[in-house]
Amino acid sequence: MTVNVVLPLPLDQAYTYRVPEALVGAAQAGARVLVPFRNRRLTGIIVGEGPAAETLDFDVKAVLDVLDDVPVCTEGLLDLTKWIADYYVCPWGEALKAVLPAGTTVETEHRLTRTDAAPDAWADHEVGRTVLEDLAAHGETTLAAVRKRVGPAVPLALIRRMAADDVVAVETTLSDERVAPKTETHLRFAPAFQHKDAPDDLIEQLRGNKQRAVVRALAGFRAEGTPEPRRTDVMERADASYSTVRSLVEKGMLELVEKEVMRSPLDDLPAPDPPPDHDLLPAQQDALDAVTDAVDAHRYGTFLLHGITGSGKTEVYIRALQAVRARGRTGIILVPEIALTPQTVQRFRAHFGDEIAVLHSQMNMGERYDAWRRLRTGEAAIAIGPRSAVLAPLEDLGLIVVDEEHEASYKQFDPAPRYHARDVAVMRAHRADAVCILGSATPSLESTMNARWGKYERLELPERVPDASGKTAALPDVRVLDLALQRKKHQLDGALADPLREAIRTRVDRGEQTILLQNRRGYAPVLECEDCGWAPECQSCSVSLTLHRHDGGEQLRCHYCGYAARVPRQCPECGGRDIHQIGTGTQRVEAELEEVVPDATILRMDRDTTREKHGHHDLLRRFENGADILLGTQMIAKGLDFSRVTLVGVVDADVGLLFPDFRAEERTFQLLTQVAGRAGRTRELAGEVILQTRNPDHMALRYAQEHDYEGFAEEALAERRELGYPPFGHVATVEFRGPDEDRVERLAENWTEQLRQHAGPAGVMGPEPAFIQRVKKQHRYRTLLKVRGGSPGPLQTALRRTRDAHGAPPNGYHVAVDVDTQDVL
DNA sequence: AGCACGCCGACT
DNA sequence: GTCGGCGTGCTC
Repeated sequence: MTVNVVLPLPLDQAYTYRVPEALVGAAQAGARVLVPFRNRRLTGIIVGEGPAAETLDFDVKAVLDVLDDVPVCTEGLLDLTKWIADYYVCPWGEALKAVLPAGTTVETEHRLTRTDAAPDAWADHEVGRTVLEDLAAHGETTLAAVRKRVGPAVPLALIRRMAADDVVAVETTLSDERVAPKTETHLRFAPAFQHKDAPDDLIEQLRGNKQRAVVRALAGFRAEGTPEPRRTDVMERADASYSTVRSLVEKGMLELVEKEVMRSPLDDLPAPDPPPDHDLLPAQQDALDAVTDAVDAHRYGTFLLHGITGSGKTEVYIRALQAVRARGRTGIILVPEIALTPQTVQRFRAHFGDEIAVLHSQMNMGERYDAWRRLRTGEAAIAIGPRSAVLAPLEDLGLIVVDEEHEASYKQFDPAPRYHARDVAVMRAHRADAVCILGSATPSLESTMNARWGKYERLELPERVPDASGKTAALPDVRVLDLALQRKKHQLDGALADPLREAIRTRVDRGEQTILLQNRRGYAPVLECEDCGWAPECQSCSVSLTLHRHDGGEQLRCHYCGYAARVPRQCPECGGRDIHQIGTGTQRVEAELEEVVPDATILRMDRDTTREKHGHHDLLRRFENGADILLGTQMIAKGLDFSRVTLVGVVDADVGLLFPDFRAEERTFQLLTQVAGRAGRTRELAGEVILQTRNPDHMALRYAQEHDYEGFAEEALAERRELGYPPFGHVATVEFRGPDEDRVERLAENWTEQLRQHAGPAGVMGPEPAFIQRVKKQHRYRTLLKVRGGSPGPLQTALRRTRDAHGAPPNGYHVAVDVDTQDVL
């Protein structure tokens, strides 16, 4: 018997392996296998039965091992990844890799050790010397680890030659699976001592006090209904050490049992309160009925749930999911970024408890693996998480919810597959005869058009949900502050104009809360020499360094690679001492607020303050407990619901408009509408929103001010239609990356040239240097592809043909194909 | 991807 | 002559 195996490499083909007699039973489609491949060993996935070995004109190698008894990949997921590979023009192996939890692949590994031999011969070999230095600094490591630190250009051949010289030792082994079920040791009486009176007999027979205490403790646990308690619990109760337990085990009286436990990072978060049950609004009920009808009919359908902020979308998701669970089927909830939507996640946990497996971007490998395993074994029936949760290993899927479906974070970029989780969700639901709900207050223009074209069914929630007293909060008043005008009136000194300052002051005095959005972190985004215009740039990226303040000190930091530098006192170009701080980040706003409202409690929430595991959670809890102001980047704009927030301020509404991206105004409109929705959720306290801008007439601001989604969509769609941009066409980009600028450019020219020949009806623009030309010392070029009409087929065909014709780029150079690009930069 | 092979220029 | 750069082709 043979099987076809797909490997997690950018190879567009399956390889056939013979299955030894002993492994035939386990070798099912979807299972991981360890296979020989050239001169290494890799973990691959069986995708199906292969042709008979005799019919093949090459030597068929044998599978070395089957690594799963239950296949990691269900039949449905196998198909889905094939679709992803076809649609997003990526190798099947890369798409398959996305469904495997991290750390579950085994492969050949080269372990390196430095020997005592004097490395004289390698002192002037540059790479060789660097490797030896790295080895000296890190002790024993693997070749992969060395490459990660030193750079990819460390050939195995070089290591072999160094080994021949005896300056290093190489051992080639298989890596361990880096994740495994976590076990705990439990304790029980040995079979001969399990009868009721055994403990008393034992206590009589034993001499040591500690040993008796252990037996007594274990008997106590048994009496409480825990016949196999954790070893550590017994030791603690008996105040005994492990050696006491061990001697009892050696005497054959007790036994140790290894039990699997699940690591769950949410255990240390407080369990949410059970929610009050209340009636749905008519619109919510209608939406729910439409969804449950489809669920009942076991029929595919995608519903675009367009509900204004505060209209109770989550309640509809929850009830729909209850209906699905009542029929014994499973569900997936996608949220844009789980750390940012703790309130949504907690509401699901309150309703579904242990049925939910939360997949969290801040979870470690073991925790993710456990969550994944609970889903795979059916122990959990609902997955909630960010985009990768769309590939959760669930069977008999009934519902996929995509919350805030317009969010750009649903598009994966690096590594491949570059899929859009919303579109994969629709496709997965379709193949599973399941229902998909796309929810948003500001749907993407794509989804709005798909609803108009009848591909999705549109459901509207036009009203906010009333509170317990029956009052409904009105949408907040939105005031646009023209900064140019403010300056003229001498009402602008710093980042916050006087009217916004006054509004904040009033809220603090009244004990109400304020949310302030400034979509840039750090203190000042740019420094500039007043005399010659010099501005500090990152040495690895073509971006200016951002000034950060911390504990009284200052530092320059690159937001792309993390490079940090000291703040120059003097311009290195002209020696000038007048170095100005230009622009405003969250830290600078924070400093200004401390002067404006010195008595207020201010919480700053951005990537710098939420780095720790429960950072978001802690900050939000402190805000809930009554801080005055929550200031932050766009992470504060989503899904937060605090009843005492009566003011939302946007320090600079124009930040997103500066990007040369056809989606810039859509993004800005969405962000402003979302953040405005955080205000006035209290029923008795009216909300106010203040937007500061230098473009008061910009359409995105105008429509956000009026809460006019339809108006915005009309105008934006007309423009997209004219230009043939999505949803009236498709775009794809090809990004070229590598260490040498000229070579990247040549590669890009070459590739694009061939692409033009295969383009057919598609338009090819470029190549040109990327918006940010250099990131982490990699130069970047970019080519844009565009086609009118509903099908991305011509783009995909052109990309596939070009990739096949062009072959692999040179070592160290990358060609990244991205279909349905979100950031066209 | 990662590696071997094989081709060229510049050094002992 | 050979070391090491880089393009090319292959992995069941």
